[in-house]
Amino acid sequence: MVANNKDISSFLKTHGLAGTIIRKQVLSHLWGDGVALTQKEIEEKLPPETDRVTLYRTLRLFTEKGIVHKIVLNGETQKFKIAGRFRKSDHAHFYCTKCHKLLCMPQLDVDLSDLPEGFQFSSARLVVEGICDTCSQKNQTQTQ
Amino acid sequence: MVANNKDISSFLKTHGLAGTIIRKQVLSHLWGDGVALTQKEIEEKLPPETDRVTLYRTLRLFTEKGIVHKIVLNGETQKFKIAGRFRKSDHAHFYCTKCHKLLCMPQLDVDLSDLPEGFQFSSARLVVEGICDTCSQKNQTQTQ
DNA sequence: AAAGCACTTGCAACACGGTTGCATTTTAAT
DNA sequence: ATTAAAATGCAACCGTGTTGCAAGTGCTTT
Repeated sequence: MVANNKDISSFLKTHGLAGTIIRKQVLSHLWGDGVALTQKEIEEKLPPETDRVTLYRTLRLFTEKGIVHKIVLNGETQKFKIAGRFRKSDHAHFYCTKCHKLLCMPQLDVDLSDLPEGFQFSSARLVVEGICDTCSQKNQTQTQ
Repeated sequence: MVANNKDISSFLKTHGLAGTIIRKQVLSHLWGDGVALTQKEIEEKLPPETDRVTLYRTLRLFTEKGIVHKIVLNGETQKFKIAGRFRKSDHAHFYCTKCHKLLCMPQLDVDLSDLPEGFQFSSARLVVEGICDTCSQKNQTQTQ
């Protein structure tokens, strides 16, 4: 639980969603900059009696509403992340393979001038992997 | 069947793989520039009695050997495509939403100079969607 | 061309996540 | 507190990933 209950409740209300227990729990775990979790990872953080269908529906709802983004890493794992101030999931992301944070990087946006003649752009998805600034500064062994 | 049997057989041999019927069939359907298919799409093109496990293992083998690339579109659909001369699946791809071709676009590669101070690059995946040059020229109604 | 071996396939079976329908419970508005 | 609307929990189904194993096939050697 990173953010307090008030914050999350009003956040849900802002987006026209009822403030149910599971939704608050899910949001509280996704709260914080760079936090990105798999559905499984979220499931493991919730009380064990939580129904997997409800979690599935919650995440689907959040994704539809644009509250969270689904991002695919290395063509395999799908992570969920609070959308923050970026409405569209179009912008670039940076995934740190050390601390497993997923950061928005709109400054990395694709240079469309390199698009060959005749090609029309519609959308782009870019995920860059590497080591983030925090992790490369601390050269000490660092877990999580 | 786009390529002839000889081509495909020698292609398999080159990569140290036995030239079995299914492998040839799968390759023949993936042959050609820009062709990218879902596992389901491939399955539908094969004889109906084909075992799904065998197809699964064939595609896994091809992917491991680097013969085909797996590319994820819009964070959902996973397509297979012959790797061609690009060994790493790192380079950018362009997906045409009209003709559903998936083209390699190494010229679109990410501009890493925009990476903020302290960030270390390791790999990147970029998929651009839009309409390809061929499709935007033919403004007539065009299917597939 | 035939034999033998390693590799491949087909089948059965299980795991697991996505998905739906419906009855029950909870939320939020009155 | 009442009530309607929305969310949840449960059972159940589907499709795909994955494995083990027996049977079949491709390929090399003679």
